[in-house]
Amino acid sequence: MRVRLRDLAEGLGLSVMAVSKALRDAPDIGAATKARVRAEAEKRGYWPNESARSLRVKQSGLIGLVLPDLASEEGALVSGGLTEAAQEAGISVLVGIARSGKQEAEQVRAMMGRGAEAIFFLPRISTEHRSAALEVVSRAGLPMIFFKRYPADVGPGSGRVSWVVRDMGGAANLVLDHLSDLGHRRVAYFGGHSADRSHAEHLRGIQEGVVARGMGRVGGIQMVGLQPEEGEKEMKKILEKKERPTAVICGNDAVAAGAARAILAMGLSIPAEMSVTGVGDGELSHYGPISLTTVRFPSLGRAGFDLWKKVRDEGGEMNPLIVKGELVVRDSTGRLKE
Amino acid sequence: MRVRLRDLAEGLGLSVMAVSKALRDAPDIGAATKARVRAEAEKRGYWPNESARSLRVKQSGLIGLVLPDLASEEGALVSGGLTEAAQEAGISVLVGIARSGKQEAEQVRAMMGRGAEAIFFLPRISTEHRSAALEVVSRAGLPMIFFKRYPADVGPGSGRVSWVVRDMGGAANLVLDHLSDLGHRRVAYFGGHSADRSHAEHLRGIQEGVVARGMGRVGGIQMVGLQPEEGEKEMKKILEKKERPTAVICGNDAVAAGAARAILAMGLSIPAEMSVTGVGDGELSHYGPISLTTVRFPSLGRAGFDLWKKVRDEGGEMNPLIVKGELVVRDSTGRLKE
DNA sequence: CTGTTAGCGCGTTCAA
DNA sequence: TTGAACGCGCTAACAG
Repeated sequence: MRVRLRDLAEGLGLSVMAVSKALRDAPDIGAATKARVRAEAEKRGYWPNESARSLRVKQSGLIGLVLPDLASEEGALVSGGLTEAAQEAGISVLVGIARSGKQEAEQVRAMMGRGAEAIFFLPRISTEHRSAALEVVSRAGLPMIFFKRYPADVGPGSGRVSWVVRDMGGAANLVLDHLSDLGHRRVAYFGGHSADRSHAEHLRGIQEGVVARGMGRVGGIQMVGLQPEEGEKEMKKILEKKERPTAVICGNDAVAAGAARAILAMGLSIPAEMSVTGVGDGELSHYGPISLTTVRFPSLGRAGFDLWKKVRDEGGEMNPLIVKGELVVRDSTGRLKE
Repeated sequence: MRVRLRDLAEGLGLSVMAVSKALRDAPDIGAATKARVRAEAEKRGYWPNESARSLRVKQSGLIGLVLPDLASEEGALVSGGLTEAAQEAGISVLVGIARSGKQEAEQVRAMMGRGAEAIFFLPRISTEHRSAALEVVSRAGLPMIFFKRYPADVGPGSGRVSWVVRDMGGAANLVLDHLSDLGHRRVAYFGGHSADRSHAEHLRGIQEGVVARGMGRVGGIQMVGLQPEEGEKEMKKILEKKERPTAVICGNDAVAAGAARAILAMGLSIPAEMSVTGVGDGELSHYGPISLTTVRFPSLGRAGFDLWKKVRDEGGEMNPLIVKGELVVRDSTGRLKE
């Protein structure tokens, strides 16, 4: 069924080697021969067997991506950019979904078995201090790039281990500057679980930023899932209290959408009576309950791929990357109505 | 760096074959030997080279998934379920993103090169009558499973080509029954482009269903992208007309979210003055401008994988699958205020 | 129960 | 400019 180099060679009365070289455009094959070989390959529908090839050249042109969920916006933030960047470089991507440390290790092992040259990893949110996947990969000496979060047991400058995270401290400042300019003084904070370093960083940025700007106290709540439902629930609680904030800063768009829904359901108007901000610039920030002021980040996936590709081609070490975001102002923030 | 069977064998004073068999739990190796081999493999961090293995056994345990976009909800509908189902069966998934017919063919070729045993394909919306990807794959005799849409040039019962689509005609009836029960008579329709068969089917279901139920005329608009922006724009136009519908049936949740935003922005209330329905049950249907009545479908990805797996293991032909949806009633539909 | 032989499809090396 | 021998890591088939 499948045509091999040998089949082409026999059909053409050439050696396997000549055909192989012709197809790879080697310098030591005549133009006429090359043309003949090409035509035959095209005609018979030949395509090379990459398993055999990578067995020989010890490069698979394959990378692995492990994430907790493909359907989530978080996963999309990484997978789309990574896959596109890889394709452009002629590299194929294996995906694996892992919802536990055990599955993470299993997926990574399967990918290594298939010859993955690097593992890209968006870990699930977890309070575990060591990652079985990391252990498996680093033991094999493969490069590993973490997205968004990374476990406690990666040393700084491990060389073959790196990460691409968002500058959430910077995001906090962008939002605080904006709200402060609009005259807000009392803000509430709905953030992610502190086991996620980037959210811990976000919280720190908010706390320090609020103090630095002489804004009022912050009521802070840390959520594990960062789902809209949680934002909605917590917002309701806050709205029942007598002293309300004038703005709610959220750790992602989903929570912001949930909070916005609760505010609107209460009959309050946004932003005249309450401002809301998110992080992410995803679909929910455009078409949620209200068009959200948020912080947009470029694709982490592409950045991570470039990081690795450069080192693969040119050598050197992979330096961790902290990607900066930019403020996107939409309808959910404004000056308080007098 | 990487440990081979041979390294284990030398370390243990066994033959390569004995080690290979032991690790595969072959019946003709002693329990004691197996234990020794396992321990050594574990200790030295052995994992098999799948390239070499698949070269030999002529099965790669690899499938390919090509889709227009990983970030979209549509892609997620397929990729998550497919990947999870594959993993459970010990099969790895290659993903490729393709935004043109040329890229589709390229991706498919790359996957075949890596030994993909089947190609799963979510085609982009296109009016082309033939698919280069389909041609490449069927020429190679590989199984190909289309999701949601399939090109005009797949013959019925091609055996090695199949598809998993949503029963959009049924979805139309579910929604119409619901709206009809609520007393709606004048409905508008915002659907997908008719080049997408499932949306053509949806439109047909709506048109016939409206007639069958003695409901009023339908103002229908077909959109290519089915993006929220389009729903919002079209809804605004409709709201400017003197004779308004009392309900808007949308081809997906995104358009419904856009339409809902336009309605609310106009100061109308949902559902007291206008009902809206979507299809999809995605994030936007929960946390869009309003919680949407929609039609939920089970994961097409998983269904498609099972379709292929059964045939791979047991032989036979792959029959196309039409997956039924179920109505999910939320806050966007109701009786008209008198 | 364990080992030997052979070869999957390709590319590196070196000779013609 | 072309080709022959060899081996990548693994396993099917067969001996011992």
